[in-house]
Amino acid sequence: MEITFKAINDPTRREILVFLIGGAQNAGEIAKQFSMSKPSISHHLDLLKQGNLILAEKKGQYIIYSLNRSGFELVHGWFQGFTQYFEFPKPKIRL
Amino acid sequence: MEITFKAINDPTRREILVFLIGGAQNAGEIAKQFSMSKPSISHHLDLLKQGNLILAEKKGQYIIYSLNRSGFELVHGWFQGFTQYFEFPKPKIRL
DNA sequence: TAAATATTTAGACATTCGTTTAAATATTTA
DNA sequence: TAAATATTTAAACGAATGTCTAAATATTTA
Repeated sequence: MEITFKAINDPTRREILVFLIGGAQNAGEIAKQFSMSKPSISHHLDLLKQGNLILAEKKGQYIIYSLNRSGFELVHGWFQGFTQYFEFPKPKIRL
Repeated sequence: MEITFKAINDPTRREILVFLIGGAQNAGEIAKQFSMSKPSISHHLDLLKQGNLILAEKKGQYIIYSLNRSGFELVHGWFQGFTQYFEFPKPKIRL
């Protein structure tokens, strides 16, 4: 919980998540999107992984990153209480 | 956007938000819930207000805090892209 | 096996963050 | 108007965060 919110807190990490909506990518391709060193991006990817927001799969010398449902569900679940408070339509999550 | 995510990032601030689901409260009542100085809580309330997650209304010598829809809608909107990616049911927000 | 490529780990450093105590402001009550 | 109550503002400080460069690890290619 704590680490997931922390992971979402940084703007670069949020941009990485949005970028991955377009599909899985390796670390190098992700890093190309940002004017920031590769080690910095690597660190951000690590935090997103810790927050269960992305998955990492090693494919040869590359590491492919993709969005991970579980972190998003955690946050989504936390927000449900407020969603109800404001009378948004009940979400009825399909798992 | 940035300030709203930042506001949500801290565990004490998230607890304050959850506490306010139970209804509006003045600063003193909120502070009582936490083993932390009043100035700290005051600071957290300020950040939540900046993030449009709570509203502050002065009532005599008290300040009444309550949940603010707009900050939650901002975050909810940001998550919609992922919600769709994971094929959650479409939220159809009622404004 | 040596060189090249992909990515991470380690260490350093400035900035931001959360907390505290003390002081200031605003409102109500005696 | 003076004292009490509610809350914030200010200043200080240690801890956490994000970034960088340099070095290490792993894999592929020549």
